[in-house]
Amino acid sequence: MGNVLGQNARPIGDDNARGLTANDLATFSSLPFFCELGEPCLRKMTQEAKVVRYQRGDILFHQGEEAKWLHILLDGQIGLVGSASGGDETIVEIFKNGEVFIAAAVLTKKPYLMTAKALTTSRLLLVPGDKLLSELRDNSDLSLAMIISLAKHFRTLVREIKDLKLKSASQRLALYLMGLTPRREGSVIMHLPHNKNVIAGRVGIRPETLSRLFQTLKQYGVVCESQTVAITDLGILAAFCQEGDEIV
Amino acid sequence: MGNVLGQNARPIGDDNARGLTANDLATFSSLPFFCELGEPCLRKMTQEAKVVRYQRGDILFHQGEEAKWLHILLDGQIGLVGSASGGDETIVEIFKNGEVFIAAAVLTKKPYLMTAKALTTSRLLLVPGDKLLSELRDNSDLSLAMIISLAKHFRTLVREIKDLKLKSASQRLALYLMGLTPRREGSVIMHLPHNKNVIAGRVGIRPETLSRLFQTLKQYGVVCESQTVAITDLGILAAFCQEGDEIV
DNA sequence: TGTCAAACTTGACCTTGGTCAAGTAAACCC
DNA sequence: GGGTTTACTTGACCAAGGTCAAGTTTGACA
Repeated sequence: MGNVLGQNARPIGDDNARGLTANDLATFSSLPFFCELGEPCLRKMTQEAKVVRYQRGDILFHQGEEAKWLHILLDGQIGLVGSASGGDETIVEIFKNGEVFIAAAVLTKKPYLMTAKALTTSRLLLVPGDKLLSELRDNSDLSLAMIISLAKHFRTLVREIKDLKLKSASQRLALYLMGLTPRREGSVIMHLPHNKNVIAGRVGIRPETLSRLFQTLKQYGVVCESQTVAITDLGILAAFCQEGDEIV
Repeated sequence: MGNVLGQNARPIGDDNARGLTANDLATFSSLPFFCELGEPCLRKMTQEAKVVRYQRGDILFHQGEEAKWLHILLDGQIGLVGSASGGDETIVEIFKNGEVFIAAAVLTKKPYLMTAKALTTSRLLLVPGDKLLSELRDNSDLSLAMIISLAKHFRTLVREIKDLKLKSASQRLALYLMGLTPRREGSVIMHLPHNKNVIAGRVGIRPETLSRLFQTLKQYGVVCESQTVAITDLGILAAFCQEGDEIV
């Protein structure tokens, strides 16, 4: 019965929401998703948008609530947590700066399938869902950007499903570690961006198992000391977790 | 080391491909995805499309190949199979009549993440990927239909990930069975649409485990005799597998 | 109708990862 | 600096599901 959410859910009031500063607008319009779009489109989208802040542990929204806002993460880390009725929880995805999320819920006007939780202090831009939908109708550039973005994201979920069904917990942990660096050979020392409860949730195991798996991975050159991981040979680890099985 | 694919992969030549008959065109234009679109759009999409047939066991394409055709299943059953280097395989999705698949690979112009296999004799319509992309640029109705379709499909994958991480194998089997009927109460007798190796792959377990789980599910009123399943009380089964956990 | 192959089941055993409980280490806070 | 909380680790045990091997049943086909 892992509890990833914690208790300190503080729903924010509108006093937390503010109009966009020039700085926010600059950040926003330079994001991968939006940087290709024209000025008028950006202006319309941000017209009724708001910036909100959350503290670590805050809940942005709960599974089952109606999806009204497209979320754009300006700063921080957000985890999407799936919960079962027994109280069990798992982290389905973790987002970082510049990522757009829960588009699918907004587009289908369906309830959120997951609860969003701030893993660190975070700043988000919220764009009203109906604004997005009407803009999609008018702007084919935006539509195409949305299609490509959804399709890419879709493929990461397919990879996730394959990993869950075909790989062992230690292989998934290794994949998580490989995901922290773009490098694929030689050695590397990294700071873990999440605490170990979060990592366990992301990988789909219990924290106790995570501890033990880090012991196991020592034989593949992985050394973990508190928040720091050293990998002596990325090639060896890649071979162990069979990254790139999609090309088999 | 389950082998879901089997050996009899018979790549089809172009002799299997034919132009569309009037009948095919009618079928095609009545599909949920396309029925809202205008006549000119349909004509352009089908201009260079072709109809292909496969026998049970045939491979449509392999994981890793470049995605060139949007696949529309006119008739039959297709399974998307993910493989790992050890030879392990799992069925990520199963499609039936009228469903459109591997759009994400076509849209991103990336290699297929899965191998497609005909689970029964099947007929498909293949639309060239570049035709689809150019049509998306021109036609905002098509774009919107694609966005909604991708978003819906996206949400089924999210549910799948949640189920894999939060539910037991027997709950997933129960969910699979519940997925075979729209009914949610009373009793029902159904014909299993797939053989048990396929079901095991879909649920993410071994065939041996499937046999045993059917024994387990007897206590929830599930009786399986060869290809037929009887469920005495769908409500009980739904409670067991906690369908609708997304609303927790 | 007999034969062969494929599909499915069953049993014995093993491995992976979960559970529960206790303990240590680090962070936070007056 | 002492006390509390939170994060993490370790150990002993357990259960779910996988593996291997041996059946049985089914179905296709000669």
